[in-house]
Order: sequence, then structure tokens, then C-alpha cells
Amino acid sequence: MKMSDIITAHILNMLEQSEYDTAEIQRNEFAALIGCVPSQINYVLSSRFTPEHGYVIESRRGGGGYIRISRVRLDKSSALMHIINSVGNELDSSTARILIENSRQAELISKEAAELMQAAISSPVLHEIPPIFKDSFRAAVVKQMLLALIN
Amino acid sequence: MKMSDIITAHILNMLEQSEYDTAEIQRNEFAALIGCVPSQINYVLSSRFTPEHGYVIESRRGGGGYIRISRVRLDKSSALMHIINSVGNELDSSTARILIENSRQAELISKEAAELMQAAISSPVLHEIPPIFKDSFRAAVVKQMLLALIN
DNA sequence: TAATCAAAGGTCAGTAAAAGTCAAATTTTG
DNA sequence: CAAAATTTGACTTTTACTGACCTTTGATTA
Repeated sequence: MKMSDIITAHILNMLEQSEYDTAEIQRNEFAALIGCVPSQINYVLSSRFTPEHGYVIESRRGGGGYIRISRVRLDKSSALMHIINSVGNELDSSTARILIENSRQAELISKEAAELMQAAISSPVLHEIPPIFKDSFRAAVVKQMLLALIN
Repeated sequence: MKMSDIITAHILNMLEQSEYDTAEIQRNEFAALIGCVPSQINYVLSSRFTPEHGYVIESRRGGGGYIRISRVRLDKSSALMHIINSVGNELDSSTARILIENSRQAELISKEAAELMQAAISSPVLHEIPPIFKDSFRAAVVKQMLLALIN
């Protein structure tokens, strides 16, 4: 396996562990741990953790220096999160449909995702559960599916 | 026997062995093994493993580079329809999860679609409906969502 | 306080390791 | 024989890795 892939995997793993999508390393120490030359860390960061890839790098030199890698939430994510939060515990049929259409219009979700969401709350599915639960079910499905698109 | 046929046979054989219809080679190494010039691998790939023939090629240059050949199913729709038909009126949690994972592995559905499907039948959603309805609900959701991907 | 030192991280250019391209030469096929 | 397919290798581009040297920062010392 390539050194750069190993380094990438390590960082990704740290980000995964982290609650705030942030990993902090000390370059020399980290390089020694993995067994590569320090400058290779920079290579990996600049080739695979760029802003285009959705990451932000901050660092500090000198004693007690560090390199911090953060996964940034794209704007879409926060917009979606906003929508999710606006959905209460119940969601009726037409509001749900409009919400999905609007998200699609705003390009927050793909055409495929929109179709999948409509399918998940379509009549054949609702037919399987008692009427009393429909609105809370719709709310839960829509929220969970939008949430899946953020992660 | 022609060199290009030998190369083709080797690749086909690797695909045959592979569980997920994917073969990965290193061009120089593979060429040396077979006893041909490296660029001939490209010739074979571009003349016999094209998308029209049902294959997708991915590659990476540089140290540790590779060429990956994958056989893609052209007939995704009928494969999906087959799966839909195999689902009865009830679907338990782990069978559903495996079904989605397999569809994903077989590249019948996108990563996003797989995540959306898992989200649609995740615990927070199921929590909204009485236990007795869960299995029939799962079956309906999965079928409707896969159906949406066909249309 | 100013000068100095040590401990980080940053940069860059050079080398190596792949894969890609293309056109000329050769072989196969109809 | 003529056209199509195959083979080859010289040259290009991309990606990975390394080490020498540079800059920044914080601490210590005269």
C-alpha cells in the first residue's frame, strides 16, 4: 500500500473519531509514527485535503506547533440542516411533497434523491401502516433521509 | 495465439475469479508477466474492454499506480426488477440491510441511494410505527424505492 | 529588553515510478 | 492485394517521495 494512502487513511480515521470533524497532529511526531519523512505529510495534505475536497488546514510553527485538519460543512449541508430542523414531529402529505420539491429546486438534493424520497412516502408504503401514524412517520422518514445526505 | 488474445484471456480470468467482477493490475508488472510491451495493455483495454463491451476502466499513474477493470451490468433495470420481485410482503431488518448492501456492491444503485434507503428504514423511523407493521413497512419502502430507481 | 536558541512547520526542486499517447512497422484477414 | 488489426517503442504526463534549506514561534539568557 502506498505511503500517501496510509497517511490519508490515518487522517480520515482521526476525523472519523473526532466529534467535531477535526484532527490535530504534530507533523514530526505523526511522520515518525507512520514511518515517513515529515514533508510527505504536507504532500498528502496539499494533494488530498484541499478546500475543493472539503477540508481546511490550519497550522502553527514553533514550539508546540500543530497542524489541524477540519472537514468543513459545505453550505448545502447547513441549508439541509436548517430544513431538517424546520420539520416538526408531524408532516402531512402535501407539505412533504412541497418540501422535497423545493429542496430539489434549490439543488440541495439530486433528482435521484428526490425521487427516492417521494417513493419512500408514497401511497403503497403508507398503505402498510395505520392512518394515525402517517404524519409522524413522514416526518421521521424525511428527516432521516435528509440527514443521510449530510453525512 | 495472438498476444492480445492472451492478455484478454488473462483479464477475463481475473474477472472470473473476482467476487465483484473487478480486476486490478499494475501495467508494467502485468506486461512483464505475460511478456509483452506495456503499451499493449492499453491497446487491449481500449479495443476490447470498452464501456460498449460492458467494462469500465479506472487508473492512476505515479508510484503505486494501477489499472482497474470492472465488468458493469448494463441491464441494471432488469436486475433491480428481479430483486424487487424477490421481496415478499415482509422484510426483516437484517435481510433488508443485506439486500441494500448487495445491490450497492453490484453497482445497481448509487452510494447515495443506498444511504437513503438505509435511512428510510432506520430505527428512528421505525420507532414511529407499531412493531407489528415493521416488516411489511420495510418491504413496501424497499420495493417502492427500488422501483423509483427504475423509472 | 534585546539577542539568541531551539523547536516546530513550510517550500521547492529534483528523482523515481507509474500509466498514457501516438504513429510507424508488422501481421492477419477477407 | 488491400484493409483492418496488432505490435512496438519513443516520448509525455501524472503522481509519489525525499532531503536540503527556509521561516515562524516561543523560551531563555545576557
